Amino acid sequence: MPQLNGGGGDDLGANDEMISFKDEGEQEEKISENVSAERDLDDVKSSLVNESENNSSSSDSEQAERRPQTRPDSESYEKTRDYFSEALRRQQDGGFFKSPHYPGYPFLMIPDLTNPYLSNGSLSPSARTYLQMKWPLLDVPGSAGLKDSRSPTPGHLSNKVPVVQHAHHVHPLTPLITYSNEHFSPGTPPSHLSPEILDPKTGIPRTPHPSELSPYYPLSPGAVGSIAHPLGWLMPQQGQHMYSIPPGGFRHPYPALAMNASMSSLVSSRFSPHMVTPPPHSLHQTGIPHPAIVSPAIKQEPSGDNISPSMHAKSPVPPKKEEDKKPHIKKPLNAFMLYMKEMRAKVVAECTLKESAAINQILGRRWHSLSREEQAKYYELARKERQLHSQLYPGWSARDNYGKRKKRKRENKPDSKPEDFSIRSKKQCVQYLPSEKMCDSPASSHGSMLDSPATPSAALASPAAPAATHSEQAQPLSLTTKPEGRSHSTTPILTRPIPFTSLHPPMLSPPSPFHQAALHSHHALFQSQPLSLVTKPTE
DNA sequence: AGTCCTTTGAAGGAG
DNA sequence: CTCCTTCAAAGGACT
Repeated sequence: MPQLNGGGGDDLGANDEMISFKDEGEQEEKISENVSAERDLDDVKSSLVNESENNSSSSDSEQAERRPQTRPDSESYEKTRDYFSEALRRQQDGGFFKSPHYPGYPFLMIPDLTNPYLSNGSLSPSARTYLQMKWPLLDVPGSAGLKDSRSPTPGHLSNKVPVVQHAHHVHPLTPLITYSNEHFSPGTPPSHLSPEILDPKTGIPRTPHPSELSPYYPLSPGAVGSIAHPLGWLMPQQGQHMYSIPPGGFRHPYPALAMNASMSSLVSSRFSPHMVTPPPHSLHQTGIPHPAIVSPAIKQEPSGDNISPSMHAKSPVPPKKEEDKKPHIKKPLNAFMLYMKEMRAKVVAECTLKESAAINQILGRRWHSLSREEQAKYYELARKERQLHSQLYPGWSARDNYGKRKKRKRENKPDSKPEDFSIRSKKQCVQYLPSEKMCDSPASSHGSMLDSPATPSAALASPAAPAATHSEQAQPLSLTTKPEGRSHSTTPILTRPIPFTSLHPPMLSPPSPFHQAALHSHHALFQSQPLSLVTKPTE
């Protein structure tokens, strides 16, 4: 189970997870990539919008302007959102993902205090928030936004931040949001940035061992506990994700758990304060409560909703008794899921579409458009997620959740043929993304990874491997022509490139000669793959 | 109310 | 080892 660090550090052993796409040196490419990505989005959006909202193809801006019309009742919100969206766009285009420095990532990861494994299963979009070393321009009154009994009315921050959250409860700026001035004024480095951290158990400041400092989870439990939820303002709709933080800072809920700083910070980031007083039912076998443990009751909890922190304070725990059943421990989120959580809001904000299926398609394409390092960021996060998860639930198996979810309709796969697809409800994937449309975007008529000219795959081709890139572009990647949804029977073989990490595990360092060599073989491997979309015979 | 849709990735069982 | 299946998130759409 826990394939804990075999020595390579805290890796969970998932070294097979890196999709290499582009050479990171090419900033121009990136820029154009972004542009193309936007274009892709536009394309998709247009098609999607056309389909779902009968909006003639229009540019983003146009749509953005129209949005208010779409939702006249939330004009101010829209404006605000647009404003921030724009800000976000600028930030991102301006370098959010373009830091010249790769090692260690140019971001500061601010794990949020919400519970990623909560009933609604959300790893708060902000859970993995990367902040530029330079504090973002926007300072969000975090604590104020925290809808907990102690927090002041969020009203005063409505001017700055859309208190009215998106459908997905994620603010477009989520990834850029910083702590409130109150707690982290740009001029006053957040406590968590201080090399001195509080001992999770004693609360006594200590100097962490260098090796304990995770670039991704810089927050020490103590430090985290001493601050208000940085993203609380956007959490309200996250419902159970919003919790007030004990004034005294929140103690590490897993004293018995041996973790390195990175781990502990991760943990702390995932356990809401209310978990400090763990519900009996969610106690892990080790006596450790974990948010991932979701009692059926909680799970049913209407996501969303407005379970105020105060409510949590009252009954931080769901009905314990009722659920003798085995608590539902959710799977750790994978890289893409993490990415989705983070980017969904942005996509939603940029697109009038709200349907997750459509959004996810866009996200899927964007995912492929991400540069290597960008993806690495998420892979690393996911790896840590798994690592933490495995440590928390040594005996847990993904299999445990089988059948706990609604039945996968895939069941009828056997009888479902491509034809069924046409029979199905109008709401088919086709509707979301017409094949043509789908392919002209990131997939650029060849596959998701082939995207636009500035596609990652193109960029992937390091100067040393241009040809390889070309070949890769010819690959049928994630060709979204699956007639029947995700039917595996028609799943294209080799829909994705072989994880780069499978070639070079770490994948968190700049492309080295080795990387390039690996890329070469990688691409060569690809080249050897069938170029045509191969589907498995549907039995 | 429950499912489907859609995406990628991880995990584990089956062959 | 490969293939297949399930689940993870999300929320509108559908049954």
